[in-house]
Amino acid sequence: MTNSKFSGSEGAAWGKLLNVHAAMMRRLEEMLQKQYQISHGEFEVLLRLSWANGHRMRIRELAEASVLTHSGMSRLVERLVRAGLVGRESAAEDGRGAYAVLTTSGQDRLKAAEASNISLVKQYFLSLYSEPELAQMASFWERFLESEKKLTQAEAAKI
Amino acid sequence: MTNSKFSGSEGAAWGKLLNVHAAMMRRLEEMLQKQYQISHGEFEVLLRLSWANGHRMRIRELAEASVLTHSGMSRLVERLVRAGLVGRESAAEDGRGAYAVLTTSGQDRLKAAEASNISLVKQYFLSLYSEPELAQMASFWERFLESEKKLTQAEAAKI
DNA sequence: TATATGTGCTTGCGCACGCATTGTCAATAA
DNA sequence: TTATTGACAATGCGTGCGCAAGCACATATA
Repeated sequence: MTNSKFSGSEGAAWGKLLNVHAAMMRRLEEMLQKQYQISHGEFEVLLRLSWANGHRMRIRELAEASVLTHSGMSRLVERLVRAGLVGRESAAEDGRGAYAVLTTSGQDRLKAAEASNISLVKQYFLSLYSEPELAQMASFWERFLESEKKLTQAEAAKI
Repeated sequence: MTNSKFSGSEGAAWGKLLNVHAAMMRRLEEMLQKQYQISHGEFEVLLRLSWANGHRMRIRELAEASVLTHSGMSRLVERLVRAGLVGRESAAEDGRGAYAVLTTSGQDRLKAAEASNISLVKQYFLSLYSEPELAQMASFWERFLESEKKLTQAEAAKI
């Protein structure tokens, strides 16, 4: 059983990570909302669509790749459709399914928002660190995500 | 002007940070909700109160220390009051103000939840890293938070 | 003191979310 | 073929949030 107290570095490594995340998300969300009238969640969906084959993904795929449930994603896509950034197409190969497809307007909006996003992250976060430091950070995260993946798989197998 | 593309380490250092945060928060929130019937936000408020002098803080202080607005914090405290974890006292020195005060029941619940929280963070995250690595992470975050503090102050001065 | 302005908290409203349910269709088995 | 089971997306409902407005009180100004 792990002790129920953090050591000094432990508390800082975890606690301050929360603060860093909160501060950056505040800045990003404010910028995306003010300049591009989209939330960070909507931005991420547009981004994923832009990466996808044919700029299209199923609602289910989008939901699984995000924090949202199916219903949340269904409504998020609906908002993007209303905003003209995404089109909805029912799936030819599966009558139940629906695709979200990036529109030209969506591509344009995303392109601009993505540039601002990257620029903001660089300006406030990345610029504070050297290239080797960033590589080390990345390797820290990679270690966690690998471990997390194994644990999730083990849990799934149990059920 | 910073380039509108991430270098390899840059994209990973930032993008995977988001994934790490999301994965940990999912685990923490699930545990807190299932075992202690509180959200992570509520947990943080209880924690802050336990640190505070006399186990009491003003609603405004709590809001400023968190992600929430005043109105959001007003309602969060209301929920904690209904759950019996926190009491509400109007401020003697300022007729407008109100204190949230940790109750005995709140202290007990917090104590248990905090132990579980720490244990979970250690188990899934901290245990993956050596003490020097954690110290380095902490120093990375410290660097960001210092920079962020200065920038926020500069912005505030401008307005 | 009297008036104007500011501050702390609460509340009405609208929005986004999750959960549970429903309708539609696909895949499998009898 | 027909029935069963499961999967995908949409929707009713409840909840938590931010914004803006309101109320009560404090502070500054004349």
